[in-house]
Amino acid sequence: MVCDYELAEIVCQDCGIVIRSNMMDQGPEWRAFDSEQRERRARTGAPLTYTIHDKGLTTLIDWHNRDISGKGFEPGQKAQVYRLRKWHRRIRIFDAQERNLAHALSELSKIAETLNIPRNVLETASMVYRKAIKQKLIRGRSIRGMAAAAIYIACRQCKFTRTLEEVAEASGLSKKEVGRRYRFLVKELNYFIPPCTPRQYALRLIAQLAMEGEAEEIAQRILELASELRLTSGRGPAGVAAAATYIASVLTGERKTQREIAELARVTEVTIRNRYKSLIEHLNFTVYL
DNA sequence: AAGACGAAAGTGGTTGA
DNA sequence: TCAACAACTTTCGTCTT
Repeated sequence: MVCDYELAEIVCQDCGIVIRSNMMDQGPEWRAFDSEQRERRARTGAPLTYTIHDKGLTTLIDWHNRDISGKGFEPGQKAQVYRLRKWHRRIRIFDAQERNLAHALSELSKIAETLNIPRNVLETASMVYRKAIKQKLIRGRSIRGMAAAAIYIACRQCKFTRTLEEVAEASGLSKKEVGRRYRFLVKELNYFIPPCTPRQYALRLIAQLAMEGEAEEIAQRILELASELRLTSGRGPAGVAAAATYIASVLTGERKTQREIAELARVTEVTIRNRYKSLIEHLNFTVYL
């Protein structure tokens, strides 16, 4: 029995049967490497009451250099009020960022929950978001959009297969919007995101279809050969993976319909057909029989 | 009757002038 | 900014199991 953290599944290594899927990572929630991190994490834990910030009781130190009776300040007081104002301003910015972060963390965990994303990926997403806040990339953009993008980045970095479409759906945003935010963040934060491989998609598909271990092997082999023959470049990885999975299902005898696979892979049957046509054209399947 | 096939037109995003 | 373009989708009629 093996625990696959990428797919969040427990799989029997002999027969490939999925014993438990969509499980949660039960590892420690937060890790803190120094006191500063511990402090920050402690403050951001637990149920977030981001809707209650200051309840409208914000204090303002206005810019008139006058006291309550309208008289001007003594020189010493003037300097003091200036300092007060300065610090007040700083604290307010800090507040705003904290509030944004709190809101964002709640969005992040909401999205993560509907996508069954394990803790470590969620943690990565939070780190991405913090970085974005620090670099002032959030201001003027929607928190939810940026949160969705952070989630997607984290998924890609952790090799946890979730499509852009799924992330968009879970966040209630359009694919286009999440994609735009995603590209923006990747560019601004100088991330390198390795492209998604058909292999990752295929692994997930086979797990979702609860197929035998043999099918997984065959699909992997097909994709290996396909990439050697350059049949994968320029093609959508999901389509290639779906085709390989379909072929594997036919070869192992536990046949799945194109529609079934197409639905899970989020491509059409036609795409599966087109891909697998070019696959069987170039590959010699006697190897497996 | 369901699944598979494939032609043809349509779609949305990228690229390059 | 616009048109060409490639990958993919939609639609639909036909063939196969």
